[in-house]
Amino acid sequence: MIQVKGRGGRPRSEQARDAVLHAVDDLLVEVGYAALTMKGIAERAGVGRQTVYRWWSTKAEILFEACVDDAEEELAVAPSRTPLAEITTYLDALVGFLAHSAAGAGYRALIAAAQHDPAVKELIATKDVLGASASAVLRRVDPDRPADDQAIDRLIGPAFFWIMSGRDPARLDTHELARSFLRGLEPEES
Amino acid sequence: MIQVKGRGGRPRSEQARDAVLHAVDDLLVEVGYAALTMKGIAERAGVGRQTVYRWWSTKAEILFEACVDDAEEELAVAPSRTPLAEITTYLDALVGFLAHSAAGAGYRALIAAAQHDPAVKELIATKDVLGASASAVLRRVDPDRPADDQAIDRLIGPAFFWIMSGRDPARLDTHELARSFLRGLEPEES
Amino acid sequence: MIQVKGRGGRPRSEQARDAVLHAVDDLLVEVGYAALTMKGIAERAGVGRQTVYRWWSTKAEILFEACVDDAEEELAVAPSRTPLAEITTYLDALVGFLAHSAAGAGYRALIAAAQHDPAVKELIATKDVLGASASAVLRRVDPDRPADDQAIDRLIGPAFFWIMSGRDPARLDTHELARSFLRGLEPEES
Amino acid sequence: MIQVKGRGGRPRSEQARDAVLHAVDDLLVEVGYAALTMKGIAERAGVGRQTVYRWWSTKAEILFEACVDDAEEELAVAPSRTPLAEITTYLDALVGFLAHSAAGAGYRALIAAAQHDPAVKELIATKDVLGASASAVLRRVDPDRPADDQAIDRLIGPAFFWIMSGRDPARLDTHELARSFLRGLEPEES
DNA sequence: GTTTAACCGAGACGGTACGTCGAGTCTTCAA
DNA sequence: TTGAAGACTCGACGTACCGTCTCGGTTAAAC
Repeated sequence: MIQVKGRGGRPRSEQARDAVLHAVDDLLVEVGYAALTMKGIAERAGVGRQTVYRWWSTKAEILFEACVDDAEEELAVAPSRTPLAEITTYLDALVGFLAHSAAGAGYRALIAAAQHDPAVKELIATKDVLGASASAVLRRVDPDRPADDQAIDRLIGPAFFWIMSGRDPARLDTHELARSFLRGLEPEES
Repeated sequence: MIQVKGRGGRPRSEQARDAVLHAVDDLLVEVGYAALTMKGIAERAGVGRQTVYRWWSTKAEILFEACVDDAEEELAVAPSRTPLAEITTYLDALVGFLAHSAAGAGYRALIAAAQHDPAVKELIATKDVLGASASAVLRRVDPDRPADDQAIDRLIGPAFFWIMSGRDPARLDTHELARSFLRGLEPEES
Repeated sequence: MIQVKGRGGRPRSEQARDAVLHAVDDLLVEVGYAALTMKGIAERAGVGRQTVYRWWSTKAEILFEACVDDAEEELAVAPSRTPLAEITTYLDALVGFLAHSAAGAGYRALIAAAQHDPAVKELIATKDVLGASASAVLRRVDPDRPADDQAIDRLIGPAFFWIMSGRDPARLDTHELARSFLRGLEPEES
Repeated sequence: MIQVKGRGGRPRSEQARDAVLHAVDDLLVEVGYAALTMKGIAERAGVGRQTVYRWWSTKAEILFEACVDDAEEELAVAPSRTPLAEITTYLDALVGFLAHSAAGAGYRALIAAAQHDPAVKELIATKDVLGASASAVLRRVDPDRPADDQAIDRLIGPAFFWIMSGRDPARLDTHELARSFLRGLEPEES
């Protein structure tokens, strides 16, 4: 039992919650993050404005809740036979997520908002969306290597920068990226 | 002479232009990008609101004009003796720019805005701020290698992702990053 | 017995009823009619919101029930020896009621609400609070004269207008008002 | 010249001012004072909400400005030959104003609002709408008699109370009211 | 003594007006 | 023509209260 506070009171409407989350998803692709407003979300969800504010403080919070779960799912790739295939497959999934997925658009919007909003920065720090999936892939590639933030960073960084700076995702050679990454992973020449 | 239109007329006030650009710089660090308003800029610059709109359409345009020149300057590093030192020095400059410089904050804000504003996306596409400096460094490291967008991307990407995702710049090991990058640059093993 | 519907069921709580009526009385003098809300009344009375709505539709109804009985009581003056004293005493009571009594404030608020709310207009028409007391006084002054709405009106009107238009009740000369009223009551000169 | 403040700046739009005042007039009769909202006024007037708030703080202020001038005009009656006719004519005008005129509805709404809003009380104290016209009539009836607030009160009060308490204006015998008033005006019997 | 149902409290629900603020436009004055 | 000033329409902000609803508990009358 989690819901303990108080005794009486009407319980939270799961229907309203879902309506809001879906409204955010829809509106993000339709009008973009800048034009995403609490008012608009409430109206689209067919929900009172107060109801939205009761459960979320900002549009960033709603977006976070709406797209984080989707994100992890989209980034979970099936194991491959070789490390190169493994990394390439992951990078393809990453590029697809960042460039084409609705959840990816939400993630990019959140990263963007975090640049000038400390609250969003804290929010996205609570869940390392990209890092978790990358970490899983790296563990499969080299089970002996310890968890390494910076290796994850070298894996994700180039694709992330490519997409964020607005370049065509189709022009990114993930195979070449994967090869370079794996070579960079090799131990120092003795 | 560009200003030819009409016959007479008061010429554009360079003083007002500088006041606006400096106001944007100051306000960005003081209140952040989100709280940056055209009204606020005009008032801080001691300039009429219309005067701002006459020369720039959005706050992004002003910011672009205000910080791009500074950016290139801050990222121009002196040549080093070894490739590893060259790359490490550049990465340190890059991290310093992105994480601590006013111009870097402006650049991050622009990248952020570009995620949901096609106009800003076009705007920042007109000048490859980071790419230009990185390209110069790469040319010094290996003059024979042709210009390679993706190499630039692998050089900048990890640091960019590290900073953009809000992690502590001091915890980033640029030396290790430089080594991995150079190893990734080596030709395929025969 | 009125409560017949259904078969069993818990009877209405008189305690809750009194708590609401007293809460309205208190809140009226504390925050004024405009700031009087159903929610505030319920909270002040320590009663559920639904409980209030179950028995009264509007704050006007509660106020009516809360202050009408008090009103009649406050306006019932003891008989005097002369008509002039009778009328003057009554007018003093009337001014005191309208200007200084909590019930009077409630009455004024109801009259005010009636100006733009037909429901309140009907409500206050069900009980002629001022008229009843004035009628009693007039009967004592001249038992032969038949009931006369307009005489009551001439008796109450001036004091009513004085208070309602916001003038200082202390500056109203009720003695002079009484004399004028009695002279106006005299039969036409032959 | 009144408009001196500052030097530049776009001047106030008289068109917007008139649109607001007319919108208030219209809405008052259409939806009543309670349902009169700043938002509704702005929309009806085809004017920005900010523009309304720039010039008036409350709906009461707008209403005051919108109907006071009309009020004085409607209450200015032509001189009659006898005092009785003079008073009767005035009372008829007064009843017509209070009961049937749009401006009168506005006046009643303001008086009502003043009962629970000190700001409105101060507002309506700045201009004695009814008193001014009544005073003019009384001067014509008896030029020697000095200005007498209480006489004005006895003249207006009964009609005011009759209308405010919601009784049928057609059932009010203004002729009888006028006779009683004039009798009450006579000097004390020696 | 068990139903049985209306009671009470709490609080979330969909609405809507509030007054403020920033947007971008327009219109004046003075230099 | 340029600048500064400031009013214009528009619309989102977050808050408050509206009246309704839906819960968990309680309590007194009817069987």
